[in-house]
Amino acid sequence: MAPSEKRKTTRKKKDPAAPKRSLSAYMFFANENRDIVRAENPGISFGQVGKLLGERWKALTGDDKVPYENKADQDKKRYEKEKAEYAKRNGN
DNA sequence: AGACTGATTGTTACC
DNA sequence: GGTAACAATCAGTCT
Repeated sequence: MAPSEKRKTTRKKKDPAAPKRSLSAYMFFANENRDIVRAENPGISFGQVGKLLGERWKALTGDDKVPYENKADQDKKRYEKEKAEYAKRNGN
């Protein structure tokens, strides 16, 4: 059930070529928020920014996440290539 | 065919 | 260098 109950940091890779995956919309969103959130909260610690970011992230509606999702979609394709070579390397 | 899981991605800040 | 909340992901794997 729990899709992510044990989130061990510094996870390990099990694949040989480890094509990695793609970024998440949050990654792109965070890229823009990191400087914005921090700009509105000068001197706040990660605990505040991190949480605040998550709240704001959802504060937006699907339409607001569009720009982020759009990038996420691109990154996905990026990963596609990785997996393509990865599978090739393995099947090679 | 459907379900699951795990691994990964990036940010900040501090020791 | 590594960790920790925050969120999405979603591709590959398995029966």
